[in-house]
This record gives sequence, C-alpha cells and structure tokens, in this order.
Amino acid sequence: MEKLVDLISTQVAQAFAQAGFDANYGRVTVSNRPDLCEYQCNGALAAAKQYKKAPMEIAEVVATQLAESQNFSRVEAIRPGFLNLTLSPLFLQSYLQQMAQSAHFGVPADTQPKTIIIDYGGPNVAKPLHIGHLRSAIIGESIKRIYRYFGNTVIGDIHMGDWGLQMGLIIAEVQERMPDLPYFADTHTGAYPDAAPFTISQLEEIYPTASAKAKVDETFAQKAHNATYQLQNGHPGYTALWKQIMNVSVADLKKNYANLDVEFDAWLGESDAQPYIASMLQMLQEKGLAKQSEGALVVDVSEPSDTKEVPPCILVKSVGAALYATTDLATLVQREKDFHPDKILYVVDKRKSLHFEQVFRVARKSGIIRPETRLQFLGFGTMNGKDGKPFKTREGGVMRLEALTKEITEFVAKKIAENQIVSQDCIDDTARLIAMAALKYGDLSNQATKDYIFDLDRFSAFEGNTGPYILYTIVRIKSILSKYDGDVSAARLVPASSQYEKDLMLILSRFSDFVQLAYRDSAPNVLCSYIYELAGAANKFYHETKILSEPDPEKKSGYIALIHLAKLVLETCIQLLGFSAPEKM
RNA sequence: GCGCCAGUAGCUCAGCUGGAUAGAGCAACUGCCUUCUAAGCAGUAGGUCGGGGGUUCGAGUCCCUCCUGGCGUACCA
Repeated sequence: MEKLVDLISTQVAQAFAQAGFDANYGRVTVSNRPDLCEYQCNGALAAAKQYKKAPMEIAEVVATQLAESQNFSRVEAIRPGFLNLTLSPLFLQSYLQQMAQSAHFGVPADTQPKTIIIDYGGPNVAKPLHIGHLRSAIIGESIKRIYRYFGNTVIGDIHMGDWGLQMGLIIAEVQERMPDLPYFADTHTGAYPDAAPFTISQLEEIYPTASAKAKVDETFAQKAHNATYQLQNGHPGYTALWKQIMNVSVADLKKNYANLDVEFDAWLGESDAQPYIASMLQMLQEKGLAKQSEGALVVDVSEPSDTKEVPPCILVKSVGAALYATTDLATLVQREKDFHPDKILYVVDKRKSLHFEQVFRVARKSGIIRPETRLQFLGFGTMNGKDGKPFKTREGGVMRLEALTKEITEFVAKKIAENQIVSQDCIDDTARLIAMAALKYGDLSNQATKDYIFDLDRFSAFEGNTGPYILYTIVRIKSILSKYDGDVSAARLVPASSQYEKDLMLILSRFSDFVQLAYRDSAPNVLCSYIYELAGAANKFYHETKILSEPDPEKKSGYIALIHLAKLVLETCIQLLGFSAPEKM
C-alpha cells in the first residue's frame, strides 16, 4: 500500500506538470506548521529560480489545479510560496479503512528479502551481565524484530566471549581450590563427572578473584596462560571442565535473557570459530596478505583514501597467540559457510569501531566475505551516570543487570499496589511488563550511537515520554473496548468530525512512513518517537471525546474502530521494540 | 599529533536529509478527578541552536575556522 504522503505527492506533481512546471517540484511533506495545514509542498519556492517567476505566482497556479480535488478540503498558496494542504476527512477515512484491512497495515515487505545475521549480546561466560550488556541486547533485539517485519530471514547470534585467557584463569583458580578433581589428574581415564563442581554464583566469584590474582601473582598468571594454551590445544581434562563452565554459564545466561524477552537463534561464541583459524591463517598467507611484522603476523589494511592512520590488523601475536581480530575473522568464515548471509550487522560498543573496520577490510581483501555481502557496524554509545562518566553503582562497582531490573520492578510493584487497579495475583507479572517497558523504551528512545545518561530516578518517574506512558495508553484503550456493548471487529471508521479525532487519524496514517524509516536506518528510536506522538494523540482524543456514551451509534462505532486501530498499531510497535502491555495497570 | 563523535531551555533529549514562529519530557508555576484508569489532559514561563566567518531568496541543518568535552589510535577483549 502506498504511503499517504506519496499519494498526495503524485497528485501535486501532476498539478505542477499540468501547470507547465517540472513534476519533481511536487514533493509533499508533512507540515511543520500543523496550525496552518496538514501537508505542505515547498516546490514553488525551489521552482522560482528555474522559471524566473515569483514563487507565489507558481504556488497559486498549482493551487488552482488542485482546487477541484476531492482529496483536499483546503488548498492554499501562502506568503512566500508555500502550498498548504488540508486533507478531506473522507479521503483520510478511506485511506485508514484500507490500512486497517491490509496485512501489516499496508506496510510492504522488502522486495528483496535477505538473510541477515545480527551479532548482539556479547556476554562473557562466567561473568554476570551488567548494564553494559543491556544496550546491545535491547537494541539488537529490536532491530532483529524490525528486520523480520519486512520479511527478512534474521539470525540473532549471541556471540559469547567463551574463549581465551579468561577461561584459563578460571581453570587455574578452580585447580587451586579443588586440586583433587579428575579434570586435573593426568592419569584420569574414561568419562568425567556429569555434574559441575560449582554453581553459577560461585563461578561469578571465581573469575574476578582469579583475574585480580593474576595481576599481582606472577606464578598464577603463568599457570592461567598455560591452562589457556592447553585448553586451546585439546587437553581432555580442561576441555571437560570448560564444558562444565559453559553448561552452568549458558543456563544462567538463557534465564537472564529470557527475563529481558531477548531471544537468540544461535548460541555461538568465540570457541566455535577456533576450528577455522588455522586454515584461514594459511589462506591469508598463501594469498600474500598476511605478513610478518615486528614479530607478529599482520595484514596491512591501510588504503590510499584513508584520512587517518589505520594500523595493520594483527592476527597472531609475536608470542604465538591469536587475538580478538583473528577470532572475529574466523567467525566470518564460519558464518559464510553456515549461513551464506547477505548482511551481517554488529551491534557492539562504538569504541570497537576501528577494530571492526580492520576486520571488515581483511574480510573483503581476502574474499572471506563475498563482495556483495554487506558488513555493517552499529556502534552504540556508553551508558553514563548523571556525572557523565560510565555508569557505576553507589559503591563504585558495575551494576548487575539483575539488580537493576529488580530495583525497577519493585518500584513499579509498589505503585501498582497503591493504585489498586490490578488484582493481587497479577501484580508481579504486570510489574515486570511495566519495568521492561520503562527499561527498554528508556534505552531505545535515544539514538543508538549516542552516549546516554542513565538516571534511575528518571526511569522511576514514569511520566511523560516513557515506556509506561505508552503502556498506559494501550491499557486505557483496552479498558474502553472491553466496556463497549457492540462487536469491536464490526466497528467501521467514519470521517473525522473533530480535530482531535482527525489528528489521531493523521498520525495513524503515517505508521508506514515511520516503520520504513526505522527499517532503513536500523533505528528503533524512530519508532519510539512515533508511538509517543501516537499515544499522545490517542490520549487527547479519548480525553476530549465521550466514546461509550456517544448517542449516535454510527459515530460511536467509528470511535471504537479508531481507538481499536490505534491499539493495534501501538501494540505492533511495542512488539517491534521488544516489550508488551498488560491488561490493566 | 592524527582521526571519529558530540555541544540546542536549569536537566535529559527531538529536530524526518535547506523552508514559515527551533520542539518534547522532567523540574517550576496555574487549572481539571460524583462521567470510559489523574502513570492522564489543558495552560504559563524558560533559547544570541558552543564562538566567528561563508554558501543562498532562506542555515540548528551544507562548507571553512576556532573553542570545549568524550572516545579511538600495532600485539587487551
């Protein structure tokens, strides 16, 4: 279904052509002066120069061409040369009617659906999730849903940090604490125990302890490095222990991400790329791309057009170990082999931008990735505290995700209990939904690439431009619909008779514009600003309009159909953002 | 040093690819709950869009320059 603004543009373009001007000047935009009109065309101003005519004169001629149109209730040429358009209520109503009856509200699927991998999440095994992981999860999840809405096949890959020195540190620490475990006995034969020798909370304590110890204890650090090396070279006991670490940790991660309503299709990690490293390095050397430099194996990725110095991509350290870039490249080899993707999107901290630039260049030069495959880096900004520095708890540590969600959920639960609208046994579930909305909307409404100030008090306010406000709007609509004595699905829209009603219809008609923009730019914040506007229009409408007590049945049915459509569109949007609304709140 | 990003109301942010009077939300102040949920609605006040040049009929938006802040810049991830 064509966008409303495009329909009008076509019409105005024709009017320009009929008046003897270039049709390209007929592009219409949403009015930036809603007090004057609903849509506007600035083409006459631009055309003035080419035709050496006064802009006002051009605007007037075009306006005359459009005067007879049934689509507009008013067409005016104003001052310097603006063309101001006001839609006829009937035209708007019939457009919305069509939208309401179309799949996806008339939003067309992508004409060339793609296979897209989104790399987001990026938690480290054996380390608790903290608020730094929140952004990747929330943004990645929303983009995944938006991509799918347009018919793409999307694979969300959590891409865990499950390899490297951190694993060696844990193994070494476990060995010091429990040296008698079979994993450490060279003489051990046969199977290893089924049960893990630690719980997740023990594991989460073991890693930071080991990490701190390695910094001061040279001998321990050496042990950890050695364990890492042995693990990477197939030591059976360490491998078995590593699997236990993974089991315990992944189970915990699954639980935590499920709480956030974040789902991954592939639970892959750095370890899964290891089998591809050796052959990849060989290929890079055979192609003459990887060379020795200062003792390390590197690929020169600088290009003549660079305005900055791009350092070479280091694949193997002078001491022989592989690096982050090596793993990421091997992961690309694996993804190409397993998924043959058209696009790979990385939702990662923006500070890693240079790293990915290097990796992408190596992947391109070496043919690891096909030339037509799009590699995109979506770097998100840092979550800062009110002081503008990276967010820390009052104690100065990193804030755990669980602690954060708990704090917000409890606050919400208290408020719900006070309001006494939600029944006792629904309080917990409702509080969780509202807390998620607060958290996710708070994050997504900011532009992903920007740093943003994380202010717990602001999240707890729940007034104005917040997730709970959106939910509140949906809940109010649900409440009205549930009290309607007729059949909601049989209700039919009628042409708007009030300005509030028309405003709501106008913003509803723009749904397609905003989802498509959000899709094009991988920008959930566009959807946020849309639903904030939509929710505002809905609130104003039902505040000013007595719906259930409307005596005229046709009018009443029209109101019901309108708020029903608003509800459906709002629900679609929050689904794309990754949260959902309760029945009552 | 070089590069990238940011600087808009007291605070947090929009500004749809150059258009009319720069918009929201918090915070402040004023109204509206015996009528569909006041997590709401209506309103007041608050600005040299970091500074200075330029391009044009027209600049928060494009170009140049300077100032301030953040981040990144060969063997951490």
